[in-house]
Amino acid sequence: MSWKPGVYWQTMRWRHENFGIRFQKLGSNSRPRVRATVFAKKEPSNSALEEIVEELQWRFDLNSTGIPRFVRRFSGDKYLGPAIRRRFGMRLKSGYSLYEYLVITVMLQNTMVRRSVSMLQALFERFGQRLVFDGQELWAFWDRERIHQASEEELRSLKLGYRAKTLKRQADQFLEGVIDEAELRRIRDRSLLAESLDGIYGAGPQSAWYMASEMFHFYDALDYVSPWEGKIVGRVLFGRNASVRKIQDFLTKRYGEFRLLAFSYLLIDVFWQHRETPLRWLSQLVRR
DNA sequence: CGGCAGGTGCGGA
DNA sequence: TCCGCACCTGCC
Repeated sequence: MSWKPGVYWQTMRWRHENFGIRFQKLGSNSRPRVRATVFAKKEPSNSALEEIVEELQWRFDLNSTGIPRFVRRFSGDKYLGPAIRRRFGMRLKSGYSLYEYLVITVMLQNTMVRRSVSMLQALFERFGQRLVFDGQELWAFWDRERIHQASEEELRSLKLGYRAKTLKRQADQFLEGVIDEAELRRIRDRSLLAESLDGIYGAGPQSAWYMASEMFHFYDALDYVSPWEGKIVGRVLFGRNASVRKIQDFLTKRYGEFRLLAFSYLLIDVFWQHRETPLRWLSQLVRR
């Protein structure tokens, strides 16, 4: 994906075909609108187009009332107000499918950003496709079948290490129907969902809870907080280190059904502030 | 060099 | 249920 203020691009692999997607910000904060443009090699049918739009609406959570209610209720809040104003309309999302999200997740595990990037790059060069559209050049994902057919040895030659096995097992689980994204979307109980996601080979508690919020839009999925995130949010809320438990209790009491969203807004907002003007305390907590 | 990395699976207590 | 350990690879 790529991005500049007011515009966002990404690729989309949908039913074995590649598409380019552009989102543009329209309207105002009181009447926000997004325009989506779909780029394709040959003109898609109306029904295909409808499917793609519907899928994007789900992925970016554009139809639910969750974010608007959150924004309305807490824009005057002492802790969240500034974050909500600075990141107006921001949502937790994954522009990619569950399968694609898992690929990224596995490449991020137990290593540093630099290596994750090089592993993903190698995978895209071997299995993906470079799409040129709207002045952008972006990689599109591959179909799970490609990984199923590849040998573990071939994947290891891309320097994935033990992740090669995970990648293959996940592709197989999708093909066997053990992992079914549509079915998972129908689960309305967040603990049940997290349990199912945790059952995916290569996904543990950390990934499961990330997915519950980013992919499935559970804005109360604050059951698991990693230590490094806890340190940062503790600092933002209380000006000092606080236990994960204390942070969870505080956010639950204050923000209820939106506790995870509150947590994420605070965390993401501080990272963007840091990007604009580096914060020394955050640099000390963050690795590269 | 050896330890370690925004994690997870596995085996054993 | 809760620990401790191994895991590919490349960086520090």
